[in-house]
Amino acid sequence: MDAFAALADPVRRALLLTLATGPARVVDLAAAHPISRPAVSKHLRLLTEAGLTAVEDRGRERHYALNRSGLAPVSGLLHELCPTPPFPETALDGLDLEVRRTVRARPPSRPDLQQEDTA
Amino acid sequence: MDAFAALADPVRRALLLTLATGPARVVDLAAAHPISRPAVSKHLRLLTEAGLTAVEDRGRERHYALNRSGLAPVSGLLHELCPTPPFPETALDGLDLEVRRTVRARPPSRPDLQQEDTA
DNA sequence: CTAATTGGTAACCGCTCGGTTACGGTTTTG
DNA sequence: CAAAACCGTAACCGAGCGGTTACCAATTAG
Repeated sequence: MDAFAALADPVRRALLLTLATGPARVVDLAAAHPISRPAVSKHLRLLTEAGLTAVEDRGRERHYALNRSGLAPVSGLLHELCPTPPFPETALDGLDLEVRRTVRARPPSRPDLQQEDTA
Repeated sequence: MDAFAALADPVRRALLLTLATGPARVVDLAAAHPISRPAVSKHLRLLTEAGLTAVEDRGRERHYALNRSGLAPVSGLLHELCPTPPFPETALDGLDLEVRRTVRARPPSRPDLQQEDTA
């Protein structure tokens, strides 16, 4: 199964979004989603076959992790279908870029990421 | 059917790539792909329902066109799964960019696109 | 008017998908 | 060693997909 077919299922997309926050075990993924453990196992097999996840065996546990490089075909299709976004990827050829840092109040550094360590 | 499920089928992806070069009729699309005309018609119905194509009736002909805005959910998922590419979209904040054009041999303008007019 | 072109729909069929339950295998725990 | 935890696989099933052929409506061409 390719990456496109793998992304067609909403459960698999949800699994990938969960894995985007870090690796997880099958049991944890099954607890976080409304399907049985064998169903999760089958989805993970397909996702791995599609190159979207990677596995690491740790004793009796099995850790699945998101493999972002598997999304390349999807990104590729998007670029084929939208060939003229802001710049065509080579718009900076023939330019010399000179970058100077300016001191400025930094926007508060994205506090909306991870760190729920208060729990 | 949503955009993800619509993109899961390779025939539909091929149809979209064809439509990326401009609108087309059902007959033309069926001639350009190895399936029957009713099959193309059904695919186009799904693609339109998914928001990936748009229709325009012109007498007895029906012109289908690519609707790039329907790809937004796909692009959105990619950004959710890859939250930190080269730059996080705000990496240029607080910088001053100074751009100077330099004269340089331009790479030969991508001759590997279309134009098979020799046939 | 008649014929041809264009395109949607209905009916049907084979196959795969996504889910479940049941079972076995391996590794850790007590 | 025995029990529990973790995980994969097999068998099964209902539903939907993707394809075909056959048919009909609408519009254009002669």
